[in-house]
Amino acid sequence: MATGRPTIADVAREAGVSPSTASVVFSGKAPVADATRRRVRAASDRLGYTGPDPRAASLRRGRSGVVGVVFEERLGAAFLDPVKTLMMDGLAEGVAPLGAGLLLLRDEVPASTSEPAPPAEPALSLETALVDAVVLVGASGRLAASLEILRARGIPVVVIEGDAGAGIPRIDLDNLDAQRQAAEHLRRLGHEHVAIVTLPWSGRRRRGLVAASREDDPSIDVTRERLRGAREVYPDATVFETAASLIDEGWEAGAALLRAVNPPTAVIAQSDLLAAGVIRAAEECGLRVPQDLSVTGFDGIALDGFAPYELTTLAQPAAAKGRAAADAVVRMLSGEDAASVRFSCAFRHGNTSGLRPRLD
Amino acid sequence: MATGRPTIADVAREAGVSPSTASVVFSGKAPVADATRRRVRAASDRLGYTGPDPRAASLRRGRSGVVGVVFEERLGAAFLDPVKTLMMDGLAEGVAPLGAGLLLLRDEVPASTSEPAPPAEPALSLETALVDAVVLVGASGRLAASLEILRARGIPVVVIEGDAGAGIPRIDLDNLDAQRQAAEHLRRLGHEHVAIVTLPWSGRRRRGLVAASREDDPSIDVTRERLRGAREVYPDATVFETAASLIDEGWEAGAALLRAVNPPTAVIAQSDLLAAGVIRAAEECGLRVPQDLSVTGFDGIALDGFAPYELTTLAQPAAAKGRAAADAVVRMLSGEDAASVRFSCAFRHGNTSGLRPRLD
DNA sequence: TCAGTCTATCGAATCGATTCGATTACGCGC
DNA sequence: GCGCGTAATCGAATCGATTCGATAGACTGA
Repeated sequence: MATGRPTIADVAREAGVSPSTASVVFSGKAPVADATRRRVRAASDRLGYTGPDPRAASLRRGRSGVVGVVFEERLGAAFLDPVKTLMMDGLAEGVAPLGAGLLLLRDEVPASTSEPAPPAEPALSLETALVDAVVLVGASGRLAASLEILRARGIPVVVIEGDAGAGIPRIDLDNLDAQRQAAEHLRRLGHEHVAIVTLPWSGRRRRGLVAASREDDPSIDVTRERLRGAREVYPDATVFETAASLIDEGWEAGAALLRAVNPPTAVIAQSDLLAAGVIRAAEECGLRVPQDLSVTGFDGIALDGFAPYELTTLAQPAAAKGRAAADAVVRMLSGEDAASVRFSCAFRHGNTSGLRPRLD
Repeated sequence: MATGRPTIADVAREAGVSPSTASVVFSGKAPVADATRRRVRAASDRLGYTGPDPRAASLRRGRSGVVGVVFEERLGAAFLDPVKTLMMDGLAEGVAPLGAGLLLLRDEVPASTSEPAPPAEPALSLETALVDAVVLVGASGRLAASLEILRARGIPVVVIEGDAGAGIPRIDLDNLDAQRQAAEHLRRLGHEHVAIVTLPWSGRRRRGLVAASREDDPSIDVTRERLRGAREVYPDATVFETAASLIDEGWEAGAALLRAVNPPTAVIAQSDLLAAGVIRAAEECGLRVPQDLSVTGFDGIALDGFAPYELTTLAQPAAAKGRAAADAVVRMLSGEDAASVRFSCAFRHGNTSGLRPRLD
């Protein structure tokens, strides 16, 4: 063939063997005589053959060695979250034995009617992506639609932090119990007036106090469960919703809560980043932590640049979650069915929570 | 066919058209009569056909719609770096018009001889990954080897922050000039005794003062260029090497430098995170920034939780770098050749640098 | 009305490797 | 010397879609 790269057939011809034998030399799926192996190797060197074309191989094999990871946010936003980052790490490690790579996908909202024809190229999405399995992360709004697409395509799915319905393995945390533990910890320390700083309630992110009259629950699972856990101990706590898990958001929340007429003596933050922000805000108000204000976080991440504080928090096994998801994927791909896994958070008593300050 | 999912041939038969016509209905590459389109659509609905199998399509097309992104570190470590995160964002956006996804790859060190046979499955690596193009990020040690593999496979490559040799588009910054600007800024403010806190010098990360006698240059490009830029103004500055771009690392460096017998009046940090750490260390030593100590950073990222400081820094267009890499990929895939791009950093005067304190 | 466009559709070749059942060759025991 | 088991190799079918040149109608204008 005049054009293009050599194919395995070229190599086979050059080596004087059949294509099947040449193929076997590369895949190692059957015994090959040493001499033959060497002949094929030599031929492929001579021709500059760099191994089987993954496209063709994956067509024939029916496997591509790629696991899709779907985020509901912009990729950049997803990686701002240390928990997700750790989880990705676990995921990457977990799929390694499978020889798979991770394909980052964003859960696009389908093109609106205003734009009829997408670009020239068909967009790579859940519908078309070349993946053996998919992990949905922090799924919420579009979850159902995504699942439907994947179910139709017959692609195995694992969901992290979200309810996917029966038959789909999910990996999550004992969010409610864990958060209740933190609240009970504060109650034991004597705190009565406690505020809760929550993660976003829904995709439509906003910031501010949640009116006591508001009866609806957060539509994001994590937020809802942690809120419930805290409310089991402090049903009447003031609740402040943030727009993202960021130190700055925690700062805003802290500033608002601590400047109120009757500031809380303790704050339950739904993430470590939020807690860090609350603590910074407290410092700026002249409050000492934990003497004047107790703060609990959630996640147990390594907070860069936060010494000497060590958050009282709930350490979640973020990397293990990723690993578990990967394991589930591996199992599903080998035909077994995978069970859901619920991880527990470990309560960690740091130096940001203490006895309720004496009332003056 | 008794088994498996329906193919486009099944759909065509069901609709009473030829496979080619059915294919065209899905790809839209040729005009199709409305009635025919509807017939095919109906047939595929009836059969539960979910669109062309990406494996087969990519074999025939010779394109997979996947762009590989190679990091030299663990994935988790890579995403700890806000600059890389932003860059990924730009990259993701930039390849979108191409309809491509990003496949995360780690630049593995080849298996040592100790472990002869990898797992049953062949590992997905640069050698075998199904990608149309690859972006190498922050490449260093294994760069040459990776390039060789990709060159042999005939896969287009773009390198971000690293020298790939002739013919390979690279995306980088005017690191040297930019860092010199910061140094000149400090010189104008009257600073004479300045310390430099650098990023890691090589893959083998260590932390500590760099002996004045040490003559070798950092092997990591970014570190080397920024160091040179600073030294053009302050050839004799004390140099402290860190093990990673982290606030805590900056803190270590700051603590060491500021407790020395003759502490500097200004610190040039090679990243914003390092600068933030230095500032925290200064605070703990009872120094005010910028009255007692000036600190400059590099990157211009939004430092979460760092108010009220605004770093004096060099803002680099991180997302634009990613976009540029993506554009280069797009161009190369359409046969044109892509030029290298060098971005400029914008000097930003924040509130962390000021006049040299009066000597007492 | 007929040559001369367009359009929509069809057939058949092709992308490159894998796989499995069949075949050859060889060594060995009886 | 014959049959048989084993190991290595071969052939041919297959994976599922895409593409390009050919063709059959339908339509236009002279």
